[in-house]
Amino acid sequence: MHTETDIRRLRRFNRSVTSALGAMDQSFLGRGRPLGVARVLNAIGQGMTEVRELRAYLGLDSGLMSRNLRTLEEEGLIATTASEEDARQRQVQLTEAGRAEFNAYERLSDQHALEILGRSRRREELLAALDLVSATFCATAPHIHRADPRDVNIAYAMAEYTKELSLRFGRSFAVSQMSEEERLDFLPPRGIFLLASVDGVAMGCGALRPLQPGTGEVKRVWINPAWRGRGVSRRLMDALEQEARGLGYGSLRLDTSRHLPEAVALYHALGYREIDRYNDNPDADHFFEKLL
Amino acid sequence: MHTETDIRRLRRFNRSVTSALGAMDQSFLGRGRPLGVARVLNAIGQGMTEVRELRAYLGLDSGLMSRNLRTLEEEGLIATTASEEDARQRQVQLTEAGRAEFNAYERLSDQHALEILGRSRRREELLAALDLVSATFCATAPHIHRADPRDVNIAYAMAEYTKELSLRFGRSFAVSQMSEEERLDFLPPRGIFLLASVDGVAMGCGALRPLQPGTGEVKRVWINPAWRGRGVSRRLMDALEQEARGLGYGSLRLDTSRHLPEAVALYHALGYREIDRYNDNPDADHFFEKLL
DNA sequence: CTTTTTAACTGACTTAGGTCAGATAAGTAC
DNA sequence: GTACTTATCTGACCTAAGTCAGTTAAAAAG
Repeated sequence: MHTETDIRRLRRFNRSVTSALGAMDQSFLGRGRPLGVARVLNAIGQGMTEVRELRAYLGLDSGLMSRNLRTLEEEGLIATTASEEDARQRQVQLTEAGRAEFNAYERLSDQHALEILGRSRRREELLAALDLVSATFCATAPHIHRADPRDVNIAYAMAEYTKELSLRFGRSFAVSQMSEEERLDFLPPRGIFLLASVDGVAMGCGALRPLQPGTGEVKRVWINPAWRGRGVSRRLMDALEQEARGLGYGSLRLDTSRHLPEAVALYHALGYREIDRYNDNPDADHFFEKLL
Repeated sequence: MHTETDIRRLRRFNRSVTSALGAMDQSFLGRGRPLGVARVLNAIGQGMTEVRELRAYLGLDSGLMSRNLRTLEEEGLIATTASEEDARQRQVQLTEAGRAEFNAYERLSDQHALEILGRSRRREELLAALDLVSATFCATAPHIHRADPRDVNIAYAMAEYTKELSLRFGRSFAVSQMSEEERLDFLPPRGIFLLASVDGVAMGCGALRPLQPGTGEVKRVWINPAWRGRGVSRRLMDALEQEARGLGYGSLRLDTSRHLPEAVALYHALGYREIDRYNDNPDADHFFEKLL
């Protein structure tokens, strides 16, 4: 092995990224507010409302937290109120001015991010690399939640999904626009579309639609390559089965392909049993069923 | 396109990496020295000797720089002397104690890096991703320099090289141990081994060895995938040709394969002309020559 | 030799960021 | 109701980091 070289590669990464992202933090200073205060404003903008939650997230001393909140309050960016259940705890909200200020910070960050992306001539590759590094460093598990089939995050996931199918099958798959009828198939009470996301970015999805009375079909299961091997697909499938029961399905079917061996292995591992072909999908050559 | 999502992917990367690498900077605090002073010590340990050079690199005010140097001097970690050419300028060196302290910091960083690497179950992929991100963020061009064929950096480059050949040819190539005679072929006055490196990590290499009287052969040209498309191979080949002239060669030959189309294109672009097979390498199917 | 420029240094000052010991007020246990 | 606990706040204090004006001594220009 070349452990010594590997260490140097990681440390070089550290150096280059620290200086590049340091510039990103500098942009926070562009609005004449100290970093600490800006970070608090940002956390509130993310949707955190309780002071204790903010303190835990930012790792701040209660005194310092208090002072930062006072600063923002004096600037008219936030408003604090006592919690209804426990009047000792305080709730924080952005005022209108605070929302505007938060949005200004968001635009600064987006602009900086866009500039970095523009610097790369190999954007797809770079993004995949960023995802893999994020996934390695990220401790929190992805959050699985329902979404409307027309959500932009689903559009993104589907684009990645078809990109991967094209790669695996060695021929081009098109991203099909979803018709209104199809969309209804993926919404309760007929079906469901689930997203797995981390920090608001979709890194996996899976859907359910009606096949026959009492039987649902699992469709569009995809996990971002960077996140594979962490049990996300298993959690996603569990969630889909849970939803299927809630929708009144007694069994689930699905088709897949020998070009997706991990999928075939996954369904076997999850207790799906191979059955005969149940549709005329020319790309499918494995068919599964599971009784719920 | 999914620019919005792409921005969120980069920003998520930023967040996860900042917290992970923040811990790395924390480890600098483990030796009870403020970050600023530790950074100065580190820069000196890297080999910087002139105060102005240090200031430019660290972006410090001259007053602050001076104070940090005084702190390190009082701790007995560095010694300053007036420059011989210009007594206003000062030169800085580590004392023995300073060297020991610097090494202690290096060990801390290495340890932290190793811990991060150990966290990943897909180390090869992770390292490739780290390289690509570094390459995107890094502004400085790689440094091309001579190296002994037995240098560990060359061993690493050769391992990556054969790994890539195996991938491209679809069969396994072995990393061959270099014999003493082979090694001499790659050292002046018979040949040369060049490394292209960034921050001390090899990201490309190329070599020259004698073929016939007056004719040298170009061998082992490899560029880390993360760095391709930035003109490194062109610079490397230029450097090799320069060296070849210095060694008295009038022409260069090389062989390559249709499995390495970028290489074939590169040699065409650099003015090499296709010739008949000049050796019995079963893996080669393209043969080139250039008169210097 | 005098004047100007330059590299590094020194002292005075500012700000960000953080710690810590109470104070205050609301909730909980008895 | 009293005693204890908890969440937040306030004031006093500290350190790291950086700015700035001016000093010192060497080098360069005249």
